[in-house]
Amino acid sequence: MSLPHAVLTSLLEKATSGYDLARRFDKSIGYFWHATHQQIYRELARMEAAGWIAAFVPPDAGKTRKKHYRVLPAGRQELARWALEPTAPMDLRDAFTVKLRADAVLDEIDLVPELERHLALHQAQLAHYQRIEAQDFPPGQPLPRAQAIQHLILKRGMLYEQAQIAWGREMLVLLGDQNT
Amino acid sequence: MSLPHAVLTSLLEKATSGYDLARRFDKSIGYFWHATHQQIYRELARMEAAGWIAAFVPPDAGKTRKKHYRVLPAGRQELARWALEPTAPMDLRDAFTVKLRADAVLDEIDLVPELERHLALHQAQLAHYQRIEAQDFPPGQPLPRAQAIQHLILKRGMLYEQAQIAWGREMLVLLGDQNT
DNA sequence: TGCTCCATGTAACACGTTACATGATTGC
DNA sequence: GCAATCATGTAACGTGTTACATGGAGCA
Repeated sequence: MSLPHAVLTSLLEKATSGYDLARRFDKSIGYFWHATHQQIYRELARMEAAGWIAAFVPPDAGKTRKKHYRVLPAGRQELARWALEPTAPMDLRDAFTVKLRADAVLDEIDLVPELERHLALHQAQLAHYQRIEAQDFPPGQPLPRAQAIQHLILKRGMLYEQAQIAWGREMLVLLGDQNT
Repeated sequence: MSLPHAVLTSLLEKATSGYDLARRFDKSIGYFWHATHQQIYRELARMEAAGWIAAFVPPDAGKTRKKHYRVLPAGRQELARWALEPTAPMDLRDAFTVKLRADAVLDEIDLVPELERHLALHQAQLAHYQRIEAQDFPPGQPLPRAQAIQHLILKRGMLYEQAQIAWGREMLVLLGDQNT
C-alpha cells in the first residue's frame, strides 16, 4: 500500500491538482509507480479525510473547479514513518515471460513479433530517459544531494531498459533461429 | 489478466494440485508472476467452470482431499490465443524508489539500513538463481528449444538481480557519503 | 496427546481498471 | 459553433491480500 505515499511525495515535490498528478503519474514518478487518475482522485479524497493533505484554490483557478493540494504536517510525518518501515522488494508480474514459458511448453506459437514490439518499446523508453538526462543532468557538475538521488533513480531506469534490450536481442536470436 | 494463463502454463508443465501450484508460485514461475494460494484456488475454480481444465483424483490420493488438474483442449487453445495477443510490458510498482524520492524531498530520513536489507535480498536471490543454473543447466551442452528458453528466462532473472545489486551499491555510496 | 505439514477452501476487504458523466475553457 | 483539452468525479467490476476455518496424515 504505497500509492498514498507516492502521491504525498509527488505533492511535496510540487503542490498541485489531481489532474496534474495524474499526468505526472504518466511520466516521472509513474515510471516506477503506476496509477490511473481514478486511483489518484480516490486517494486524494481519503488523504484529505485523514488530515494528511488539504485542498486550496490556486491563484490561477479563475472560474474553474481546479483544486490544489498541499501536504499537512501529519502527511509529512506519515511519509517519513513509512519510509523507515521495511517494505518488500517489488514483485514482478511480467506477462511476456509467462508467454515465453507457454511457448516452451506449447511449442506451436511464434513470439517473435511480440518480442520485437517489446524491444521497440524498451528502446523508446531508453531514448526518452536519455533525453531527460541530457536536459536535466548535464555532465560535469557536482549535484546537490536531492538532485544526485534523482539522477541515480533515472540511471536505474536506463539500466533496466538496457538490460531488457540486451536480453531481448539474445532471446530474439534463439526464437528466430529455431523458427526458420 | 494473465494469472489464469500463468496457471495454465504451469499445469501444462506438470498437472498437479492447487496446493502444489501455490508452492510453485513461491518459486519457479512465481519469480516473474506472483500469486497467493487463494488466488490460485479461485482461478482453478473459474477455469474448471469455463471448461479450460478438469479435476481428477490422482493415483496417490489415498483418503486425502487432493485433486489434480489437467488442461483441456479449450484451455490449451486459450493459452495459445493469449500468447499471440499483444500485452503491455510490465508496469513497475517499486516502493523503494518511492522512498528514495521521498528522501530526496524530505531530507530527514536514513534509508541506508533499508537499502542494505534490499541489497542482501537481491544477493540471496541471485545466489539462488545461480544454484538453479548449476543444477539444471550444466555448461557446454546444446539444449533443446524448450530448455534453452527456460535457461534464458533464468538468465534474465540473474541479469535483473545483478543490475539491482550494482545500482544499489552506487546508491549506498551516495546515501552513505552524505550521511556522515 | 499435541505439533507440524498437507490440502482445500470462505469471507471480507483493499486496491486497480474500465466505462461513463459532467461541465468549463481554449483554439480554430 | 465545434472539437480538443482541462478538470473532477461516480459506478461497477475485477484482481489481490489478509484473516480465518476445516480436517486428515505423520510423527514424537
